[in-house]
Formats: sequence, C-alpha cells, structure tokens
Amino acid sequence: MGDRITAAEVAARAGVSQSAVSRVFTPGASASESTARKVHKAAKELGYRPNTLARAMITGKSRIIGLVVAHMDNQFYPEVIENLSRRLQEEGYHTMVFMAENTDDAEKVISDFMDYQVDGIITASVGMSNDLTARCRDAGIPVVMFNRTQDGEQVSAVSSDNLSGGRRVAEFLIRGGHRRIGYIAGWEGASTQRDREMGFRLGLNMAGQELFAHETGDFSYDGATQAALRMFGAKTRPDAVFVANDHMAFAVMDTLRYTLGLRIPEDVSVVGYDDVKAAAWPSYNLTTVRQPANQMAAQAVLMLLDLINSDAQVSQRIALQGPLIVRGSARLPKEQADEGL
Amino acid sequence: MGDRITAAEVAARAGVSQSAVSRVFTPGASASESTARKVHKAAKELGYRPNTLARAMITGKSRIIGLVVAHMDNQFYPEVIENLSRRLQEEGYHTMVFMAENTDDAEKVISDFMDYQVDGIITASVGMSNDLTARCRDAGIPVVMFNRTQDGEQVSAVSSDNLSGGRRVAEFLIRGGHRRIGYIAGWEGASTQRDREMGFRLGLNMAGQELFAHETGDFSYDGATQAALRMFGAKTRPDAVFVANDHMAFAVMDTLRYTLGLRIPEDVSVVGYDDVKAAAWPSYNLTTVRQPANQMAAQAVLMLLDLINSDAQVSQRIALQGPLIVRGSARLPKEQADEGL
DNA sequence: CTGAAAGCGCTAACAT
DNA sequence: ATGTTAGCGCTTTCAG
Repeated sequence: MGDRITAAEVAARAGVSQSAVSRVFTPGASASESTARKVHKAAKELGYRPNTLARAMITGKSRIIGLVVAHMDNQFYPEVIENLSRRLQEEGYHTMVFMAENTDDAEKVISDFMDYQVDGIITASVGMSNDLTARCRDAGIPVVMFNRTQDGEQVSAVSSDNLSGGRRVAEFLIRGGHRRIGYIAGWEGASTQRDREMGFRLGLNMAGQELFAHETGDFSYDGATQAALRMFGAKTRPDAVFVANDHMAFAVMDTLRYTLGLRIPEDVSVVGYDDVKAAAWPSYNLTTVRQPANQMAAQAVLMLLDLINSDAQVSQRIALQGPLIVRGSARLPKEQADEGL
Repeated sequence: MGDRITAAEVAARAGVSQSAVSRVFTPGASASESTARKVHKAAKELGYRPNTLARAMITGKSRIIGLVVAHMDNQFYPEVIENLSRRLQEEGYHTMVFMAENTDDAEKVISDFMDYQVDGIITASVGMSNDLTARCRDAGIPVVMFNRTQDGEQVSAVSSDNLSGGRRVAEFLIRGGHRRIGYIAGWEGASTQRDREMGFRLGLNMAGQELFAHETGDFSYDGATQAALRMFGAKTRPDAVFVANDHMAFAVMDTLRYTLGLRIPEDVSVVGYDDVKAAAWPSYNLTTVRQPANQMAAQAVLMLLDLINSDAQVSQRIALQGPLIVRGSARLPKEQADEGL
C-alpha cells in the first residue's frame, strides 16, 4: 500500500540505470532526449516522485524555509504569513512555521530549524538576539527579519519606512490644527515601535511642537485600552493621538467612544499604522499609514532566496515607503490632505 | 564553518561505536548509564544534534505535519493555526503550512506533502474531494479535517456542533420576540455553513416559524455587505439576522449601521458564529456562538497523533459544543437569556 | 551521455 | 548492552 516508488524501480522499467533516472529529475543534469522520454514515461506509469528527504540529505538543501511568528492577534501577521508562504510556494519552497513569544523561545526554535536543515529563516516581528543571529550565520543559514531590525549584527531586514511614516503622521496631525498630540507606543523592545516614535517626535519638533502625552500599550488590545484610559483620564486631554499600530488603535477608539464617551474625530483624532483590512471597515474608518504587506513579503522572499543562492552573505536593509491612507478618524487639514508633503 | 557534527564524530570522541550514539539519541533504545553519559558529554562538547532528515528517511517518520489553510481574513483561522502549531510543537512535531484556495490547489498541495513524507495532514476549513482523501489513505497519510466534514468517505473531523449551534441561535432569537428572522449564509460548499443553516431552520420550524429571508455572503466581508444590502433593501425588513460567521457579521453590522442607518439591536438583532476576539470589542459587542478553538485544536492534534501512532485508521468525527455568548447585538428574551434551554 | 560505485547521516537487524 | 553490517533513496564522482 503506501509504498512509494523508488528511482530504481523506474530505472528497471525504463531500461536505464538508476542514476539516469536521477539525472532526468535533477534540474542541472545532462540526459539525452531519448533517455528522458523513456524515464518520464516509466515514471508517470508508476507514479514516481523523487523522495525530497533523500535528496535534501545529500544536497544539503531542504527547500524548507523556517518562519518564526509571534502574535497572531494583530491582523497584520496573518496577512504577512499568507503573502510569505504563497510567494515561497511559487518559488518551490515550503514553509515551516513556528510560534515564538519571546527570545527564549526563539532559541529553541532555531535549533529545531537547524535540525531540519532549513535553507533560510524569516522572522516576522520577532526579535533575535545578536548571538542567535551569529549562530545562524555560523551554521550558514541566511536570515531575513521582517518588520524588525537589529542594531549591531548585520542581518538583512525588510520593513516599512517607520521613521518617515511617523514623521508624516506628525505633519498631517499638525496641519490638521491639533495642538495637544499624544502617542501610544508599542512594545519598547521593537525597532518598529522605536522608529515610529522617533519619526513622530521628529515631525512634531520640526513644527515646533512637543509630544503632549505618552503611554505604552505593548502592541496588545488590552494594553492599549489601559493606555488610553490613563492618557485620557488626565485633566487636559490630547486632541489627537497617534497609535503605534492599527490593532491598538482599534482598542483606543473603542475606549474613547464607549468608555469615555468621546467623539472621533470631533473630540479627538486617531491615527494608526499598518492599514489592516479592518481599518477600512466603517466602524473604525481609520486614518493610518499603510504597510505594503504584499511588496514587503515579495521583497523578503527575494532577499532570502538571493542570500541562499549566492552565499555572498551581504546583508541589506530595505524600508518600503507606504502611503498615509486618509479616512475619517482624524480631523483633516484645512487645505486638502496632501500625501506629497 | 556551517558543518554539522555527525554521530560518527561524537562516537570517536566518546570512545564508543556510532550506533551507540544513535541509541542514546533514540527514545525507545537501550543504552547503559555509562555509555549515555559519555555520549552526552561528547555530544554537548561538539554541539551535536541528530540529523532529522537522515532519521526521517530511515524511519519513514518525518515528524512534520502538513497544515492546509485557505482564508486568513477570517480571524478565526489565525487563532486556529496558532493553537494547532503550538500544540504540535509541544508534541515534538513541526508544522508545514500550505495555502490552498480551492480543491485544485489542494491536489498539488497534497503531492507536495507526500514528497516531504509528512506524517499527517490537517486541513483547516478546506474541503477535500473524496478521491483526494482516498489518495491520502492509500499513501498511508492520516488526515484530520478541521471545521469541515465530508460525506461519503470516512475521514476524521473535528468541528463545533454547528447543528446545535444554529438551533440554539434560532431559539434565542425567537425567545427574544423576533418574528421576521433572516439568515446570511456562508459558502454553500462548506459543511459548516450547511449545518449551521440546517440547525437554524430546524430551530425556527420547531417554534412554528419559517426563515423570513435568505442571502449568501460566501464567508467574505464584501459578500456579506452585498447580502445585507439585498436583504434589508426589501420593503419589509427582517427584525433579526443570523450570520453564518462573525467575520461576515461585522460586515452586516457595519452595513446596517453606516449604510442603512439602522440601530442594533433596536431595529435589528444580529447574531454571529465563532466568537473571534473582535466580537467582544465594544464596536461590535456581538452575540455569537463560541467555537472553542483551543479545545478543537487540542482534539484535532490528539486525533491525528492517534491515527499516526496506531495505524488503526478508524476515522471519527467529533463536534464540540460551544456556548452562545450573549452580548449586546441582539435583543434579549424577556426572561433572562438562559443558555440551558 | 551513461552506468557502476561510493557515499550522505542515520537506524535497525544481527551477532556477540 | 554494544559493535558490526547493511541499507533508506538519492546525488555525484568516476570511468568509459
């Protein structure tokens, strides 16, 4: 029953040697037209498919890519995973997923990946310690970090231009006439969080403003709820708030409206980051900076495959620019909102 | 550099045979205390880890589970994937994900899985043709379908009790005094959709009511938006609607409120199915039937591992009962809403 | 271009 | 309990 056909059986039926069969099924190998035909015929009749594992063991190439992810709550990640694994699939690679909350998990995960001899690793919004990336480099496994960068160690990364994104939100809010602008931060350990905040503060400063309030929501819905409560419980409340991602922005909007009874954007403007699907839903109608998940995924896969096929090991960082999507959650500038500025 | 240590090298250093090393690292094998100690010592010093691929080739067990998924839009799936892969991880298995939209894709996907000699397959809300499941059985690969069942072929499946869920929603709505009750269906090809609808109609009929209106939203946000528009554009509109899942229910609520200007639940009650995270958010505050994703995942993994380790190949279907979570999107029965009934 | 032969790193009889 | 030996299914020299 479940017995797979082997190359030897195909060879026997085709009247050629087993190595001939191998060559026919190996991309870069030389086989004559006639051998190939005979082999293909026999293979089809027998239902032969090369054993990927055996092949992987010899070549050292498993055509498996390890994908490390953490939070599935944030709708941005499912989107990313989908894009990533589809693209990988198209390129003939397969995705092995791993859930890792923190850096400790990552440790174990990486060993597991090594055991399966993954050809490369993509970490989606998961930080890696420097010594972990070093271990991967020593093991010869290319790594691309998605939506996270790392100081010190040189490791390839693709993200959106968080700095510019933050800055543009600041400019937009200022042009909208806001004077008490708050920021609700994500987890401080994340480079995305830091860059968005830095860009935002920069934009504010360039216009002669300071951050009016600052709270941390740790990228979670509940964290953002608490942060909003703290920020808007003060005597004078902000008239605008930039939230480090859409997922938290939803929590902030819900809290503002349903707990605090404030109107958006009449009483307070809210701007998010990511442009997940739900940001466009009428309930939120959120003004936000779009992260081009599709292009970012494409880019990440491209970089990883380059790394795999060239073993040049030159790391590069790419930050894709995403537009500010203007919807109804923030008061508009008098002059029409203009993304170009 | 990236050269892995082999068992032979460990053996040399430990002063034992290579097979001794193998035995020490093989769960069901016999090795003396002293050998084990020597081997572990040498292994640690050298940084040895058994080559999973080589092991897989021999044993025929890859410890890889293939996971087939389709829609990532619906927040229920990320949740499921997370639960599934975490559980599998705990059991020492690894998850290979595959995106498949339709049955054609599934065909290719299964071949790929076979190439990697996956030990088992879980399909999450993806239908499989009968001949596909037959092929898996022939290949000796156990399959568990998650949130989908199949007529004819006997294949293991775990889902929530959709029939009962639908029925209880009907009862709840009727006790709430609704008289014109509509249903917005998911994709008709899905067993979950059919069962929910059947249960719902049954519940209605048992109370002497008929379905007042019926539209199809195909499990998509946009589809549900259109369905809601059609259903509530008629001269007399329903006073309640059961939507086949939360994801569509959000679309229906958004449309009702922001396009049609109706109030929920004053003008119309809305009930969903799944109880995804966002259902609890104040913006939706959706009354819905909970699918116990966690238990369902645990159950699915349990069943699959059983199948793998027993090769008894007796398929079973499990339907877990989930409670109706009463929130604010539907008018309550006069007597306090009572789940027991 | 092709067949014979040598492994890849490991497990599983088979002896001892 | 442990070493020896024979493969798992394939790719890759190496001759020819």
